[in-house]
Amino acid sequence: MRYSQYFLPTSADTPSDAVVISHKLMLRAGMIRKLAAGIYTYMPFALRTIHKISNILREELNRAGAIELLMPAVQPAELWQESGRWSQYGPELLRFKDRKDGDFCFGPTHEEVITALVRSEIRSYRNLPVNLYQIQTKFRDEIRPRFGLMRGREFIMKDGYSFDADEAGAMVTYWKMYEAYRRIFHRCGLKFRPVEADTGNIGGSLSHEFQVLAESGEDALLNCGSCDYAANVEKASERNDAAAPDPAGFLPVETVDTPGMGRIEEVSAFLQRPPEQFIKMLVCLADGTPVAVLVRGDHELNPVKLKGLLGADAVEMADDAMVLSAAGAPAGFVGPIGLKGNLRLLADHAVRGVLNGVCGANQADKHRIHVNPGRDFQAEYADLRMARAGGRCPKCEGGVLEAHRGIEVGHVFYLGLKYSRAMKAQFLDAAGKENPFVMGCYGIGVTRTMAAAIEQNHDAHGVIWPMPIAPFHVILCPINPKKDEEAGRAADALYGELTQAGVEVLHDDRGERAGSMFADADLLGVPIRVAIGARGLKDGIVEIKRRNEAEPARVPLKEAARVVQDMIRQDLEKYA
RNA sequence: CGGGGCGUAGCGCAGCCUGGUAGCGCGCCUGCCUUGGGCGCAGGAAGCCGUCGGUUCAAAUCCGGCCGCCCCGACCA
Repeated sequence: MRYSQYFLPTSADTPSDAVVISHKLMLRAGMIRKLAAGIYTYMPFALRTIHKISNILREELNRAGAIELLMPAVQPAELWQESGRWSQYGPELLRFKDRKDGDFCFGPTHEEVITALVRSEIRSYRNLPVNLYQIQTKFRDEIRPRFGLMRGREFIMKDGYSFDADEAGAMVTYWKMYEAYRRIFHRCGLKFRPVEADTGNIGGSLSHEFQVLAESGEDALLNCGSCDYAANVEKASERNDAAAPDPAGFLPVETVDTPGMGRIEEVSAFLQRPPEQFIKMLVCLADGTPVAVLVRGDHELNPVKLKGLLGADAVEMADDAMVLSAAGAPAGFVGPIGLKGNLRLLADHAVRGVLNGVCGANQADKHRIHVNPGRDFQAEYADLRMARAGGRCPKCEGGVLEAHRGIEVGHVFYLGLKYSRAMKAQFLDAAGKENPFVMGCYGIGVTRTMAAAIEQNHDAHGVIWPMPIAPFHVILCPINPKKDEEAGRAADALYGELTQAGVEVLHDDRGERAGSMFADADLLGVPIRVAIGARGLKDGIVEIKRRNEAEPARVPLKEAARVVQDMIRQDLEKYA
């Protein structure tokens, strides 16, 4: 591609409303332009990367036995009413009416459409499993779109859905997709990590997110330094083996005055006892019903775990008035001893290990000391706390958890029967009996992957594309070609030669000064830059520089095409 | 949806408090000059000051409504 014939407007300065680096660089590099909040035009340069990512997706998914189709973006409300999500989904679902006043939405996801399709087409176990995917524009009316393509409203997504005859088959499919995802992100040239994820409102037990590792990532991850355990903090656990202490050490409970001290730090300082010795009681509302939850004083409740345990749609902290009415004591002084009978009491595993602990006394300005779980109260124990870096790995002996940040670019999800049951999508098994399909769903944010690639691969000057998803392999920079005809001729010849060989070349024939050209080359992040100028040509030399290296290689002009092709091949093989 | 902020030339911003001729840098156009890391000089085009209304002799500036956008929070495959 000749730059002078292309549509690639770059800019030296950053629009003020961009916060994250991928957004800034994509604007400066002429990759995207905003049309409305969270809605962007993908400019030609960006579209090339979108196509490259899409093609890697197709190759790997097809290899794994999935089949591409394309469903409508606009969906009728009836389907969503069948699954129950028309009322559940909330304002994030963009709804509208057609001219006949019928309700429709712009699809944020396609479980309903695909389930209806498979329901009407597949009757027999003989035709299972099927695994279908599409690459399509989605719309989610995000509460707060931000960070450019990282959290847009309109975005391109690969979404896939599998249908199996039984759970065992669905598991096979699930892990096949998991492996395909590993290959996909590896082939994109990204540093990533699959992590265990919360299954959210869908329930079920099996879900993994594929996280591109980047400091700017919105998701906090924990992984074991010794084994392959890795999870989103929402899901992550620490080892839960706190043993109940020996009752021989139990001291009698006492009530002490703690005037005005409702916070752990205050009471801890006042009583000279460390927060680990505290039993913190929180009152939460699970779909409106109060429950009491105990965590150790130095721990945090993980609301996602609580929500999952209770099977609730929403969990929130009770306000002070609710605490008072549910527990009978002011917030800050509630405790597990002598609770109102009907209040359910849950506790994190770590609470079991507290010996002679401190907790609220269920009356204002008083705490109890020498409180011992088991002797002084009974609770339902579960994993309810936030895991932390430095915590012990739940999976291996001796491993310690480390913290990272990531950008969620893919998600594989075991759905089970949720949609097939709700929508009566059934097949006949070998015994002639009707069964609901066992489903899985698998998403990859294509445009988000592009943004994540930039978040992970950039420097002060611009993007540094991994070769497999770079919009071009090479950028050709003839120095002063209008004056120096030899440079111009050599560049044109090399351009022709490389293009013939199938190399994707951006030929910067704009006649810009060297400084501007190099600055743009760095900004655009094309992996290989070839500079052709009088300085080298007098010795028959051109300079070939990788974007991620500081020094160029000086290569005879005659060999330039071959050297460039070798470099590209090397890079691509690394990610094959 | 709660809190905060911003809308002035394509982009980044000043001007607003204290009402009276709309300005700077970048970019763009012309010419000369220069040419290996965003050259220099000279000339030029370009703005219904988001929008509607109010106050005033006079509004970018003061007041109110609306719209849009951004940031923080809650939410989210």
